[in-house]
Amino acid sequence: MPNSPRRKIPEAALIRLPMYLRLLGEVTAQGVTHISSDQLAELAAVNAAKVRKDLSYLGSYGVRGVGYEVAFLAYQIQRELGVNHEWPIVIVGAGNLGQALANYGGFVERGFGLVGVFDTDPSKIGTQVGGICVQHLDELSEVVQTRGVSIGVLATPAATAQEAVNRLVRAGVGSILNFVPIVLSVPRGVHISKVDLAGELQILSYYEQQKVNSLSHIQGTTTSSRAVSA
Amino acid sequence: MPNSPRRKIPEAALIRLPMYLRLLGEVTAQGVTHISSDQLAELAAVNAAKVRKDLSYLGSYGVRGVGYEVAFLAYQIQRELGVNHEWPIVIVGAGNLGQALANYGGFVERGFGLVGVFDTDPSKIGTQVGGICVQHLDELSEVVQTRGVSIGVLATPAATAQEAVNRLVRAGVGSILNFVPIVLSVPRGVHISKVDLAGELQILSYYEQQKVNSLSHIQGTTTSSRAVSA
DNA sequence: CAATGTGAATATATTCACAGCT
DNA sequence: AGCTGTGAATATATTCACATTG
Repeated sequence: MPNSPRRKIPEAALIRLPMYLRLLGEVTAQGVTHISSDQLAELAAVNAAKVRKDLSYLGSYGVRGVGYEVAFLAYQIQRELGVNHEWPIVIVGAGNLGQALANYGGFVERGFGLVGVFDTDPSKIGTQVGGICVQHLDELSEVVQTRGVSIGVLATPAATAQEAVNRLVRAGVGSILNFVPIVLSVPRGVHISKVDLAGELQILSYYEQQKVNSLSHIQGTTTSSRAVSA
Repeated sequence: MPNSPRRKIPEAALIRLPMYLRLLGEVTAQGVTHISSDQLAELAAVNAAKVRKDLSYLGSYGVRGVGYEVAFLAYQIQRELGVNHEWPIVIVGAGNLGQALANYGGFVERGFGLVGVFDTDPSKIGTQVGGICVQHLDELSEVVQTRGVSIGVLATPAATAQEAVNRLVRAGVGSILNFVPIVLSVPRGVHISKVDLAGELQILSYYEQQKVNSLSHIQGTTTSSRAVSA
């Protein structure tokens, strides 16, 4: 076991690994075989020291005075992320967002094969979504077991999300990508990563609001609301 | 100007405000009028001190010994986030993801009205997506100006994403929600928030991989790859 | 007296700066 | 000479713990 990872990668660093991996893929396509932390930092729009520190959690895979071998580094990141294994996924919830995600090519493109789409609405069951026949949620467990699914994508209405999570967990799914903007409870050991689409917009709204505020400050107008209507 | 905010809210706290706001809405619907940091922390699944610290950046809106008045606190968060103003949005890219986002009810539900969907593909232009007629990207500037759009959602293919960003910025958009997994360059002052859907899965893949590794450790098997095929 | 608001303590993340290799 | 890897320094975030207050 020559260089197994030093154990846990800090969350902040982990989040950047997929970006580095993608960038390495891009430069490979351009024929680049070696890259320095400065160059990778430029592409990633981050500090070079951060790149080196992040990569150091994987091991010492660079060469002093030279940089990193792109293919080798990419392999090490893949190995650490576990994406050189297959991770079939299921989507629970075949509404607008669920269908969208099923049709979204980006998952398959980066190695996540969709093996099931589930809903409880009889009018949805049997329809084709993303090349997959929508099945009743009761079939979830069967598919998760037989296909060895450990990651589920949650895109149900808010009201049924917790029940869907319970079923995913009971079926054996160990990680969930949650698009439903509610706080879900999961047993210890189950990872749940949340994407709140409207929440992201609200954060952007804050930044835009700040700009408006600072402008009205300069102009000496009050901050009381006038701009409520479009 | 009685209690204008103390200036910039730390990023880490800002990210949680939309969650608090949503939770306050939920408890309001249940008839709750007052809430303590302990209770809100329970709902949000975070530490109570964190809730108080986060809320303290907005001002002192709690009452010692009592807690926070839900409606008043919600209003203050809304005001701080700027979501009591209208923020019409546009979507650039009417492919799978763009259509999905256009049809996704969650944006409108939380106050973000969709006023334009843009693409350059002639076969897409003129089709109805999310109740909106897809327009050519050349029309972007016109719509942004007349509708006062300051937030754009980016869902183009990777190859055309930077050009689309340039157009958004030139048209006057100040913040961008980016679903395209590439690093984009924007001028100073333009905010760009990134959602890398496949990247999220890769992070989950890491956690699942960790579980596999720790299991094989216990069983004394090597970590060398065998589980590559499904 | 119950719960806020906040300094102080701790933990985590980022950046600097340079010793150590190739 | 050039670039990594990393301790030390700094910055940011979280949590503790309690004085303060309605």
